[in-house]
Amino acid sequence: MPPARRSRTPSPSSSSGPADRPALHLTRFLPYRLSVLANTVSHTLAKLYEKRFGITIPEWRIIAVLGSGETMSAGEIAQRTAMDKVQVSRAISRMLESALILRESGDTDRRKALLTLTPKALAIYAEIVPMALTYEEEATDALSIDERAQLDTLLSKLQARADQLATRPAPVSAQGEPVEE
Amino acid sequence: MPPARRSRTPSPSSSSGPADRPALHLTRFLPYRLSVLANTVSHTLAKLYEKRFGITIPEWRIIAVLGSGETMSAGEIAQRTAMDKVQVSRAISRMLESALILRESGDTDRRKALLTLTPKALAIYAEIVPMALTYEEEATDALSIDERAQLDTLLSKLQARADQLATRPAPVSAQGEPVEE
DNA sequence: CCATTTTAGTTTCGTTTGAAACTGTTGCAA
DNA sequence: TTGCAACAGTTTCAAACGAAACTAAAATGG
Repeated sequence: MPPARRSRTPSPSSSSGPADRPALHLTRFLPYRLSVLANTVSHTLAKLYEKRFGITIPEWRIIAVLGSGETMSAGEIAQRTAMDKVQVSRAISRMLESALILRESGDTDRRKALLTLTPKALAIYAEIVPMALTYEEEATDALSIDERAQLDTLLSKLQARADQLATRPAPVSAQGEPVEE
Repeated sequence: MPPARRSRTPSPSSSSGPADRPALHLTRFLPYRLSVLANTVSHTLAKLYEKRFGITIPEWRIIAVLGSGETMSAGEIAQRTAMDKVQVSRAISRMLESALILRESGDTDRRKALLTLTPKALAIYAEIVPMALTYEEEATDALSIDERAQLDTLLSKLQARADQLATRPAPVSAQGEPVEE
């Protein structure tokens, strides 16, 4: 079926009569599509990780960055996993309880705790990585080589732009008085 | 810089020595990238909607599907917005309180309530749609026409595949005993 | 040095979430 | 009809979340 291009650029300068309102179809709205897709994927993986290993997505991410055997601080984990420090802190305390992670105070700076995976967690890593890569492979197996490269490029560009838009002070369009009743 | 292709297909049949473990870099892992991107975008839009109109993303979605003036039931809204019925129910009760939506019991089936936007919500719709489209335009303004078409195609293919993978009974790879310590 | 600010990480508090249980309604079938 | 399954939507409950407050340690600097 044809792509059904919707009318964009709602001619903001011309007077907006009641009939020429721009329409928006949620199913073609990029933020919606991204949200639904990411949700579907995350939910599937979360169930997989939970059923097989009893871990959550935040815990999986921590295992993923520490899986090579590296040691790092909670702050560094937060950076590398794009989680905030509260999320990381909570995930770490869960992992301490389930003996997935080891924490020892740093010598030079006692604020930073050095975190390392336990052998138990490394065993999970060894098993979960192929599983994760298999899922990724299956999710993209309908894509050609070219399309995979395009996807990579597009995600990078979109993320870069989204980061810009996220941090600017004055957001979208003029913001006047709140909506009149 | 070069794309730094990671090694996939970890030769599952050969014995996995300690050194030839497959590596996984979170920043190149598709589910992670999708999650972070969707999060960035949603968070930005959520702040925008909240600041300007005092509504949440679920409320925005409901406004989006009812914005043309249509009337539909909660269940139908749930389908069209990809939200579950609990989320929809809660969003609707918020919107009833803030007089954004009108609910009347159906005549033929008193289980289904017919929902319509109030003029107040329609006013928000008229203002929020251009804002949303502007954001979308800005998010993609670094993409060529070709790339936008690619994005459309890729998202559709990925969503279709993700839906398949989400609903199958036996997930990824053989699942044996829990991880040995 | 001592006082102040910054940094690392945790805790708290109120809100949001999702799954499951529940209520009320309709359709179906003996 | 009555009894039961299916359906629409709400409520409940426990877990997860985010922002802000907090604790402790290090860096700054007068």
